Amino acid sequence: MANTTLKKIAQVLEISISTVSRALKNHPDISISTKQKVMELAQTLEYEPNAMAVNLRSKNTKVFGVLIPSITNNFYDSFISAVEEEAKKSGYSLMILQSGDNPEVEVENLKLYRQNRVSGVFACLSQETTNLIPFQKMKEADIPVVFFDKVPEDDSFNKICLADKDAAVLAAETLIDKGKKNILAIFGNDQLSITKRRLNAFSGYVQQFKKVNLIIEYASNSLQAEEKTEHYFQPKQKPDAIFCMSDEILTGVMKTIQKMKLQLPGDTGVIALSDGLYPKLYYPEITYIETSGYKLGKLAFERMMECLIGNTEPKELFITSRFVTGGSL
Amino acid sequence: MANTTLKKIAQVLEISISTVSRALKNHPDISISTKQKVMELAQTLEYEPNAMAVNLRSKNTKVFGVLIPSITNNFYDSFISAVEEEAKKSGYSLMILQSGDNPEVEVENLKLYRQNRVSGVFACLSQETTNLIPFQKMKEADIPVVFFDKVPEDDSFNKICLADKDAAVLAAETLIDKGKKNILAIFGNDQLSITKRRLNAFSGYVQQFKKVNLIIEYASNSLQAEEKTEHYFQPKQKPDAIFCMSDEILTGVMKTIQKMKLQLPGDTGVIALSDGLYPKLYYPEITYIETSGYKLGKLAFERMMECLIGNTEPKELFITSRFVTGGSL
DNA sequence: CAACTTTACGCAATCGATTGCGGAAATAAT
DNA sequence: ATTATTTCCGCAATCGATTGCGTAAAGTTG
Repeated sequence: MANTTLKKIAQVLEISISTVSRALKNHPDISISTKQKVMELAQTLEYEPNAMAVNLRSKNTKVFGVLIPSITNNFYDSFISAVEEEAKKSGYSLMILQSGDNPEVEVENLKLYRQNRVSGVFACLSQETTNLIPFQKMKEADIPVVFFDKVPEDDSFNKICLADKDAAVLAAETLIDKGKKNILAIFGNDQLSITKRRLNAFSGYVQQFKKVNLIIEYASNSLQAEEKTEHYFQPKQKPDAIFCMSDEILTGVMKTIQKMKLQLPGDTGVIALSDGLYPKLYYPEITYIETSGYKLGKLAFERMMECLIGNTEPKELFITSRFVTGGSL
Repeated sequence: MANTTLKKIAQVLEISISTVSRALKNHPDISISTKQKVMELAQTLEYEPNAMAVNLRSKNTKVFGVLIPSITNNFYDSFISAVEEEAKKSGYSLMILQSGDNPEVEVENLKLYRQNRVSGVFACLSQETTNLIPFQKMKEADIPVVFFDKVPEDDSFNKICLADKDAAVLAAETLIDKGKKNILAIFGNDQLSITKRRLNAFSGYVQQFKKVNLIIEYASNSLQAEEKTEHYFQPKQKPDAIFCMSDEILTGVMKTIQKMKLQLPGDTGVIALSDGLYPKLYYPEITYIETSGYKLGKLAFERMMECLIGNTEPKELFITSRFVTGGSL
């Protein structure tokens, strides 16, 4: 069965296409009897309006682009999940494209978004992105861009971020309050601004306390975190707490903790900044400061809708952190 | 800057729209000088063809629908990731919609796919889906449907599945070969056909060995798996191996193992059917039979492309399992 | 009954890109 | 010089849905 169109319905009923269109939209100009006939036939022929035709005419695709480094990442998934939920409510769908952390692919994807005339783009930058002009051009083409998580420094963009500083300080505060004196803090790739923000906030707070010994390390993946942790847990000197900047770090740290058969919270303590999935996998569950992709998504969506009604002047918004108690401290 | 169209270019150069269109497509009918002028202007005006107009005319959207219960699931992510990679190569994009395991939402989503005239749909059924007519109708509307993972029983559909039986038997074999005599096997929701298949294959194999004691349990989520495991690890009787039907079960089991401070592989052994992400989080890493969403995606995509060139007669394909050695056995 | 209003529908343009066909102008062949 | 070919380009229809405007027929009013 080929696709049903207004034309087909019109031909069968021997009326005009416009009448069919109006009948289906319950337009007052159309008589009740005609409406009934049209709706009935539309039902049996399983008419579904052709979205492309509708969008072409209305110049509104009802599609948002979501540009992320990779979809196989719990944090982005939560984000997408939140955005999809909201989008559905407003009749939007998502066009999700992965950059694979490759700036060239990123540009290709933006091109696709333009060709598809998406109503807006949610973008999380790849680690290597330096050239923001392609994003600038989206805005010039009247396609609002809302950055999230990995956002550009530039103030001319809309940005939705985790309250990194607050979260890091909250973690530091917690450790100090618990009386930790020998803290191993592991951060991610030190080139990333997210690392810098978290690092500065965390170490800034801890260093106020002269009696606390703070070891700072970097690990750009889980395996490195594993190794660094092992390195600092030698007989002579055992940190009494480990701070993990991210889920990736956390999983590495925890592997070493299991390997060395360290008991939490007896032998050492662990606290992390996390989306919340991984901390729940361990026993005891890890105490963490929630950096929620889900909440980020909700807020980003709100901002996007604001942009669509004209409030496009750039804003930087933050989602606040939440302290979640596990048993690892 | 409003969007550039062929019309705009045509007006500026004072030539016809058709000429512009042909020039951009390097049509032999157009003179080189005209082509140059057109291409140049298109470049500066940043012309991007309107996908909706193109698709409307060509009746080909170059979009695949991906219908899954939830995007926040590592298995589906791997699947999507694979499909997206392949799709991109062929110029397709994805329209991903979540059903939330709700059949009504599923139907809504199918409607959206029809309205958008997607070229095909990859579908993983929700747990509650019983009515397959909406899917049947997609096929009647010439939209091929390739089911994956949670597939209908019905033979009239295209299905790409994990080789559940092989995988379960492989796990069973491994346990027997290792000389395990007291096996706790935890399965998911016993209403699901995937559970039945894995259960039958696993227990069928193990029960050949009279001397082996097999305990079968069901857990429909991670927490239940945690509790069931704890229940069976009492002083009097400790299983010497645990089989986990899925990642969800595995994470529950591992939590109890950590809680009870059981050492792997000394105190007991663990083997799982898994996508591979979670097994790597633990130390020792868990031995598992790989049920790869990624491979599933690649195969599903292949099948979809087959359908698009006309080979739509239903097929059921399987991806083979791979044994991955960890240190948990 | 004439004038006016309402009812119910169709015509045609539009969104943007593509393409078969026809044709003017330039070039080649006879 | 006349006919035959190329070369190069435009007209107009098409994809499917929407909508302003026009209008015939029916109904209403004085």
